[in-house]
Amino acid sequence: MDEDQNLARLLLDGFRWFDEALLAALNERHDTRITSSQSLLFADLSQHGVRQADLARSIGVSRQAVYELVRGLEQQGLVKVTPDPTSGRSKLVVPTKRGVESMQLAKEVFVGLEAELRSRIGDMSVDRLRAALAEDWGESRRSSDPAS
Amino acid sequence: MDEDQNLARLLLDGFRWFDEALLAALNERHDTRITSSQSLLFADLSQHGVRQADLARSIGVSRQAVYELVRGLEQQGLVKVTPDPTSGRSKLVVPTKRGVESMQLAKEVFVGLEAELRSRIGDMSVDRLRAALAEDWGESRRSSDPAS
DNA sequence: CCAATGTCAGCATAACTGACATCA
DNA sequence: CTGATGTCAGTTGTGCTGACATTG
Repeated sequence: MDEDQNLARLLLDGFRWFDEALLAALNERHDTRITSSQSLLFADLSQHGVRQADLARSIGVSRQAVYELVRGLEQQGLVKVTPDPTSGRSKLVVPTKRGVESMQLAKEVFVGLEAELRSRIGDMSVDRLRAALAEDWGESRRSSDPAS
Repeated sequence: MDEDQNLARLLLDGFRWFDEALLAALNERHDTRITSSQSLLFADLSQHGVRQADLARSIGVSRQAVYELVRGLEQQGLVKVTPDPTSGRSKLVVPTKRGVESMQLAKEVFVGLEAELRSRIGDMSVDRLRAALAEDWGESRRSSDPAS
């Protein structure tokens, strides 16, 4: 269709295709109020617990931003924050039973969406899409981010 | 790299790869303060002028959101808003001379980035990436409704 | 002392809904 | 009258920097 569109726009549209459906399914079928940013966090949770600072690095935002996102998930009873037994200054973000259910649902939705996409544009296109995205693109131009 | 990542996350990372470099180049080399959202708008401008409502539909946000984005671009002297001669209730968003320069720079940056990506992951991968994204994915909603 | 972590306050940005006057 | 458009007000979400106490 839009062959003259720039790649950035195409990539964003692709992301939205997944994101909108995921949030709709999650919030309708599991009666939550997860936002787009929270769902990003969600994908990196583990039943063993993850530190907020690690989550921040993993999704590429500040510790302070993660703090807010976690707070929102906690208020919905999807995660709980517990002290890290191995380090007094850290805390672990652990999904609750309800949180694990949401994570499971999210996984199912992703599988379903990818299957739907395969039926639309073909197995080969999806495989190639994933392959290209999974490669190492390197840094796009940045002068080594001064983050952290 | 992350082959077990879900497609949504991969697509988002790909978008960010382009977006961060574009904004950096634009704002450093043309001394502007364009934000990520504004740059999206930017891609759909035309020297002939475009209605705000059309821009809203084209980038997928509300008219009110576009109104704010345009306002920001106007304050930077990158666009001007003029009455639509063919319709009294509409206005046209037209890039200024300086705006056209930015648009040109943005285009060059995109070309450069895509070329850089080609040198990293190969021509074939980029072609396939673009091909898969340019296809018609259809609507993502309605993933096997659970009865309801 | 130094570095990492979580927390809080303040600020900027983005996008939404609702409402409304104007005009085709 | 109906519907599209731009505008304004209010609200929510997101993420940033700066600052700070706690802890390793």
